[in-house]
Formats: sequence, structure tokens, C-alpha cells
Amino acid sequence: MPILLLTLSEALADSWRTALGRAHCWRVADVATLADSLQDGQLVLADLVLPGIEAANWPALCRQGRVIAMSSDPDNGEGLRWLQQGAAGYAHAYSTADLLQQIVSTVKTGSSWVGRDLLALLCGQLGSKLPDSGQEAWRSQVTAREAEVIAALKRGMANKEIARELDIAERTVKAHLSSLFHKFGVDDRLQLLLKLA
Amino acid sequence: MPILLLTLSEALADSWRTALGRAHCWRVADVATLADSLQDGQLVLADLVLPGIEAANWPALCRQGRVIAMSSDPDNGEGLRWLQQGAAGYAHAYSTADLLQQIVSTVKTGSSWVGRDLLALLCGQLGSKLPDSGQEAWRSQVTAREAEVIAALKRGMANKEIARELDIAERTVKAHLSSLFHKFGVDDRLQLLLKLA
DNA sequence: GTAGATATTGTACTTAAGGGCAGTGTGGTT
DNA sequence: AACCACACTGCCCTTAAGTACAATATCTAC
Repeated sequence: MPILLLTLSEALADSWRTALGRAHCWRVADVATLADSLQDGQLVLADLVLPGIEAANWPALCRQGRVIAMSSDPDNGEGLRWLQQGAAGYAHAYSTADLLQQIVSTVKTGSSWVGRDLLALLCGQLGSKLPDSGQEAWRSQVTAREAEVIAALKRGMANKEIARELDIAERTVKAHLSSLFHKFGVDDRLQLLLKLA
Repeated sequence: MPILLLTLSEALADSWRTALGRAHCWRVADVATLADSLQDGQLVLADLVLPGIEAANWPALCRQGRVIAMSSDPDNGEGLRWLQQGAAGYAHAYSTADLLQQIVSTVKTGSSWVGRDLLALLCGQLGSKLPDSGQEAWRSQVTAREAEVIAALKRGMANKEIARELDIAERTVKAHLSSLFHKFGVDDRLQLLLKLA
């Protein structure tokens, strides 16, 4: 599946092609048509200067594909808006080839990409609004070793496997688990997992 | 400059080494010493389970190097806290090799790395606008009776209890579960639950 | 009407899970 | 020194979980 380059500027398209490899890029300039024919999970680099990209088309694009907003004049406020509307990334349209590859590669794996300072802004400004209100109170009553067992449990591992990983006897794993069961008032690993989820 | 692996768990260090290349990794387990001798821009993978990592050491680490917080049990609220304290990234300690390379490569270029859903949370949309990958697709391949068993399982019930509830023999419950295990390619009820979550 | 999916159950077996009891060792507190 | 929390382990026992090998019954589709 080629990467779609959504821009009117031939120069921009060219610099993207050069960075990402000419072969698997496909230039498109008509937003409206694209929104209909977009495949699921399709990767799109979208030049924000493109006429008609904002209106009704952007959310439609983002529903279908993984769209990276490419700004010629990046600004944290602007970036936040596009990300809120479903963008999978926000970057400088004239990023270096290295960075561009990085971004595409990141988004391709299903993650989102956002610059360092924008992230800092997000953490600083919106962070306080999060209901992180120490719902993690249980952590305090769990020892370091028990926490490791929990982590393993959350990966669906059996006692024997956990023992191997932590390099202790299976009996010890059971001991840690028993302790956890008591602390959380549950009967078995399944209920513990549900309690923690 | 090698990547520093800051963890007590040999198993974890090993999985990181395997992903990132044995040659340019360096295992360290003492936070206090490290904080002093850290080079500028040094890349560090920091296991959050490590004792003493939170206290006064974390900010010092982050001032000197690029520190990625590795959680054995990731949670958006937790992630936010570490990022606010200067982390260059927040990821699952047991990420796949591919993803780990991705993360390291991203942070190495000077960007920050943050998972998709955490970013969505930061953007204040809680993922509602992000195309989420067919979350309930599994329902189509599950029979009505199997779905009832799943519902009971999600309440942490044992086979005997499920049998009572559905008014069938325990053996039948086991049959339904076995069928589910095959359909989802898992080995037991715990993994099934994790698969469904 | 025969094939296939679904639901049901039985017997018997192996392995995993969990706990009881008992003990060792370490590190910090009073 | 005495205490305590934590980590670790062994032996033994009970019960739960999961599977192999069958078998019967219903319902829908071709």
C-alpha cells in the first residue's frame, strides 16, 4: 500500500518522495475524491495548505486512514487542533528526510507522532485535568517483587514461566501470588487481574 | 555511546538487549551512581520497578540524558506523571523488538515517544476520534452460548459456578471454553481474558 | 436426507493452581 | 538483641483446569 501525498505543491511532494522512496509514494491533490476511496489504515501525508482539507473532509479522512498533518508553519496550538480532530501525527512539512522516515515509520506501527515541545505542552497544560487521582493506591501496598509478578501475570504467564523469568522457585511465585490475593481480597489470579483492570 | 539499560531484572535487560543489539547496550542497576556519571544526551531505558528511581533521582537523570520510562504495567495516568517529570518517552517494558527499536530510534533523533492512546488522552479526546481497530470483531466468531460463558468469565467465575448459572454440566462449560481457546489461539482462561480486554 | 454447526454430557487422565506447615536469610527499626 | 517485613524455598495435599476420546440431540442448509 503506497503512502499518499496529499498536496498541491509539486516541490513538497518531491521532497517527501525523496525522503520516503519514490516507488511507494502516490501524489493526490483532490481531497473530496480521496475521502471516498481511502483504504483502511492507509497512510496519508496531508499538506495543511491544501484547499478544502479542513472542512468536512478531515474527519472523514482520519476515520479511514492514518493521516499525518504536515504544516508549513508549525505551531503548537495548531498542532493540538489537528490531533484532536484525529490526526495520527503533526509535523513540519519540510522536515529532514531522516525525521520524515522516522515519523512515517512510527505512524505505520500504529502509534502517533508528535514533536517534543508539543508533547511537553500537552503534558503541562492538560495534564492536571486528568483524573489520575491516585487510583493507583494499590501500588503502595504492593512490594517490588509482587509488582513484578503482577506484570508477568498481565502477560498471561503461568507460575512456572514467571518463576523462570524472575529466576526463583515456582513455590515462591505462589507465595507472592497468595500474598496478593489476600491484599486484594480475591481468590485466584483471574479475579486479581479483574480487580487490577 | 551505548544505550543504558537501567533495571534489576536480568530477564528484562536481556529482552531489551535482544531487541536493540547486544553490542551497544550497557546494563546498570544503581540509580544513585548513574545520576552522577551520566553523559549529556545519553539514552537510558529505565525500568520503573527499580527501587529508588522515583525519588530525587529521576529529574536528575532526565536533566542529563534522554530517559525512556519503561513500565511493566503501563497506565496513562502513570505515563503522564513520568513525562511531566521529564521522561523522553513512556512505553511498555515488554514491548516487541520492533516497537522498541522504533521507540529508541525516535528518541535518539531528539523527539519524544508516547503511545497512541496516551496521546489521545492528552489531546482530550480519549481515542473517540481515532480509528480504533475493529474492537468487537471477535463477537462474530463466537456463538451465543460461548458469549454467555465469556460474560461469566469476565466476572471471575469458576467453571462450577458458571455451570450453575447457565444450568448445564461443568463438563459443558469446559467444552465451551476449549472451543474459545482454539478460536482465539490461547492456552487458558487467563490469556483469553487478556485477549478480549 | 445428509452434512455441518451447535449444544450437551460422560469417564478418565494429566497438569496447574493454591494453600498448609515449616524453615532460612537479609535488612532495617527500636 | 529483639522484632518485623520481605524474600525465598521445600514437601505434601486438595481442588481446579484443561484435554482425549466418545456419544447423543437439535437445527439449519444444500
